[in-house]
Amino acid sequence: MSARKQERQTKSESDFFHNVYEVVRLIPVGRVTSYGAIASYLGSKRGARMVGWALGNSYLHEGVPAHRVVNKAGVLTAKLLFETPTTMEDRLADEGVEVSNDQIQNLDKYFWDPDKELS
DNA sequence: GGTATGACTGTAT
DNA sequence: GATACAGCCATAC
Repeated sequence: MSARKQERQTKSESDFFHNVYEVVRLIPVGRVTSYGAIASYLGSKRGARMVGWALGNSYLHEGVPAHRVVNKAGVLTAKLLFETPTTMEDRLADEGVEVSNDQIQNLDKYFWDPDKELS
């Protein structure tokens, strides 16, 4: 229906950004998710790059635990964007997530799927 | 308005 | 099994 298109136009500001921040904030402590999971939840399965890109700007938005967002392999791809290369894994470790060599251990155990948790 | 880029993901070779 | 390429969506120049 055209209603959907109209709705999107109304929120054409950057609903994708806002949605990303909202979802990331909802990630429970000690849990992590992937860009693809968020993108899929937002309706763009292939929009994972946008999620990462959006989070790249999230450093301007406080309250957005970007350190809880990693790629599907559980690798801390964004650690280099933090204040220090160890900030990301240090924060995750502090939350109880096992991180080793820039990669989350037992990812399946800590993985948080917004599509399932927020359904 | 077209081109380039990006914290990704999946398929193909 | 690992590497290479393409796809996909949105923003910036």
